[in-house]
Amino acid sequence: MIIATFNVNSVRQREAHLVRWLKARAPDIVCLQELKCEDHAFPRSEIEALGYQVETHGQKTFNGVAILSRFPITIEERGLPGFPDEQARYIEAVASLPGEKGAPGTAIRVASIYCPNGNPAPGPKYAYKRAFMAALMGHARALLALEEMLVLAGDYNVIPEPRDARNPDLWRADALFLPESRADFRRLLTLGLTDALRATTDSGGLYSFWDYQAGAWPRDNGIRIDHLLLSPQAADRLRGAGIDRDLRGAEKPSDHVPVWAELG
DNA sequence: ATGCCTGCGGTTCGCAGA
Repeated sequence: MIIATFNVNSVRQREAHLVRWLKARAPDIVCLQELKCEDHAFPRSEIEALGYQVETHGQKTFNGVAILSRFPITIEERGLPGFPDEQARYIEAVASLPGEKGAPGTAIRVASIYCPNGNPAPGPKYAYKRAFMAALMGHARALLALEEMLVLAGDYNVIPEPRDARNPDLWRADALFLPESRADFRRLLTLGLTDALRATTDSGGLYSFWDYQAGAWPRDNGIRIDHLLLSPQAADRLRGAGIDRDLRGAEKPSDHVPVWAELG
């Protein structure tokens, strides 16, 4: 099965891109971020027509997250537990996977996460980013104790390492690359989560975001900030991972592209 | 050193993003 994360930067503006990509990549579960619309405005029927159950946690103008699934899903959380927040940045579901040849089915828990940007740092926005990450770590610890297949996927707004940026020195003072931000992300890994892409390759030059400005895309001035973090039970089934960077070259693209992992 | 670009809301500009 393929599970993917995609920050669409307005699902209404990106509906055609999303449909085209869903048909081409054929992911089983998709985590979306930055819907930038309320639940009633989500292009639900178009996605359902492709065979997906659609669950949204939307908000007017900003933020908004969703989970699309070809398997039946039950929503566990809308909003990050222990972190009261007016901003729609977290949705969590459990998907029921069919068993093979009459064997009992299994389940996978999935969260779609839109971590705060945090700029400018320092300041209240950076404090909010740190608080969100702290709450996420607390919740991740509780979820890992369940010893389930678990995927925490989304836009983490963290560049984990220098090799995850074309020009790391340009990001030294940015909230996405400050040592404290990277430490927050590293603490998630220390809990026992695996960065799916990094489990499959040590290569640099693998980016998931290119700014709209200053010719970032043609210069390949990108950063890797969209991640799928796997519990040990999910990591054991990891068969591959990748980034669909071609979408960035489309007309009117999102500034992010989809990242995916295949679990056996 | 600053803005570049894009989306949104709601009006022709400000805010947010990263």
